Amino acid sequence: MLPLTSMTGFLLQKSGAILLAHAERALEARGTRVRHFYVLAALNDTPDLSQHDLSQMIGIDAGILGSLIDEMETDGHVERRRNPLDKRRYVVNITKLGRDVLVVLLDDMQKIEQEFLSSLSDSEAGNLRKYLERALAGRWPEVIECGSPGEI
Amino acid sequence: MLPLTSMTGFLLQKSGAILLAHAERALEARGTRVRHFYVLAALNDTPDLSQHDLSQMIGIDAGILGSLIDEMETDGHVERRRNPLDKRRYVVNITKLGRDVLVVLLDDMQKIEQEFLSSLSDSEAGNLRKYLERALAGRWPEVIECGSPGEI
DNA sequence: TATTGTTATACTCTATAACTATA
DNA sequence: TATAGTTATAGAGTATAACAATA
Repeated sequence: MLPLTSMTGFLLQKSGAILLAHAERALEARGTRVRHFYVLAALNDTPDLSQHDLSQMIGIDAGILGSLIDEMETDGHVERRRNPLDKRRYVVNITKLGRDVLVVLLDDMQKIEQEFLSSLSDSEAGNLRKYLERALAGRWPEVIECGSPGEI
Repeated sequence: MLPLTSMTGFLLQKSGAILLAHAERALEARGTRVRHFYVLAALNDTPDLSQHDLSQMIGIDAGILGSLIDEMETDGHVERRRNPLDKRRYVVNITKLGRDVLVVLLDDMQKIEQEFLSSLSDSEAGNLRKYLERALAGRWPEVIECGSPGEI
């Protein structure tokens, strides 16, 4: 029997947990957490997200995301207004200041990632990314209904 | 900039979390959790572990592991006695019944893993495992001092 | 003085459900 | 009736520190 420490599932889970712990430790020095980075990066990729779609995209509970966005709005990193086409929804966007912060956090995150993968060649790291993308396809991120009434 | 959902770190963290969630859901039907599987698998690979070394090997807090081992000893899946060479330490081992349980849980876990990786070929899944092993080398599991007084 | 293991406590996190407003 | 978002709360999970026994 393959030892536990060679089972792909165990390796995947521990890799993810260790990488996250490294990232949290690095971002702690900036007074932020990985979830702030996820929000900024998602909003930078996809404008005009509702909180609901954002919470599904990055996998954070809608309740937690609510207070997170409150905080980030106070800091001026994101802005939100009501969606005129569906007044239940917000339209959340990253601000100029948020983009500046994102540049710094992205640099931190990429350094952490590169350090973690430093024993792999560039092509191997590329393969790893492709494998994970394929394994996750259809499972993540949860489908955002782009034709939903939330679209502006 | 690479979208968040294509960053290897994000993919790794989400893959690990999703796979763990799948596994927890599958094992829930048997009244166990992934941590029980980890303990049984580690003890099956490595006899005569102390609780301290075991907690480092599978990455569970020593306090949590204590009550976990209590429970598993009551169920007859593990047994422990004091290490005669260092009476502070336990010597924990898997029992015959524990091995029977492990066979069942391992089958569950492998099915979950195969399903999760079903979009990869066998050689790709093998590559993925090798990449993760290399990325984790030296980071996990934490070194067990095999020459320590805990050895029998 | 340091380490193993146990226990208790406090803190964090998450999940749930209730609620308002809107569709 | 269903959905977006907010809020409060309970439960689970985790980390910490104190302690006893042993080295």
